[in-house]
Amino acid sequence: MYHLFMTNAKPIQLGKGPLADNAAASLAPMFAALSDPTRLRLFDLVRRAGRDGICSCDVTEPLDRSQPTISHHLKVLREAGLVESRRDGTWIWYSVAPHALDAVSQFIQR
Amino acid sequence: MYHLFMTNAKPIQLGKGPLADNAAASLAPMFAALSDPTRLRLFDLVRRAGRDGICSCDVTEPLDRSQPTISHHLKVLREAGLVESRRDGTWIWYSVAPHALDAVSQFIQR
DNA sequence: CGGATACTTTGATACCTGTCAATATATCCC
DNA sequence: GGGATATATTGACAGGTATCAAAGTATCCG
Repeated sequence: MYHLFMTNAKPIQLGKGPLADNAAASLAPMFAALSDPTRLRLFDLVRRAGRDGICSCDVTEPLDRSQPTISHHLKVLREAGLVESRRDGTWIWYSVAPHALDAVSQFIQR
Repeated sequence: MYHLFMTNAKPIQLGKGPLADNAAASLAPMFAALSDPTRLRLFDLVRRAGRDGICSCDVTEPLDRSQPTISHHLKVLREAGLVESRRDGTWIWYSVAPHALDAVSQFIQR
């Protein structure tokens, strides 16, 4: 029995039967968060940054997107539960949320 | 070194460095194909059907969607390289494409 | 041929999304 | 307080999408 952690939501259980409606509704936003090329690369950069994380200003240049666009994508990743943020003065450090991809991984390898 | 197979495209190689632009562009449509709840459940049903596959008419009822909508979703899954189809008279059988999720899986577990 | 069945395509509608410029907010430091 | 820096939000725009009904295509069978 697996658990699916969503932001501000109870864990959804993935049983053995066909994928339930609510499980699909919880999983889909995670896939959606990774369904944009820019956001995929952004997530990859965050993941590479490890525990410390990375700050928004470090990625606008390599991803060739405006600051508001990066901010938007980080928000999508955060609301999907894939990354988390920590303020440090004027900077905000983003890092991969613990067990972020567990649910996705478990669905993939059913 | 991993390979990413796209429909009608050369395999893209996922190296060790930051996710390249073309790799992201190849991966994103796979995530996009799984980013809709109905399509996630549809893919799950196809996967459960195993080698023989499943026919479109078998899923309209459990997914509670019209037949054209199911047809549309199957097309999206097929064009993402996740499922393949085989005609048998008036029926068309859908099954999971071999190594369909390999690229996604490898990205997830980098 | 012609009816029946399975599926696809088209057209319409309502909604969502990636992007940027402009503006707003938050924090630090002097 | 006020300037500087980092990030977020707003507004606008072009394009994409999930859905259905209606119409079109393909295949079988008599």
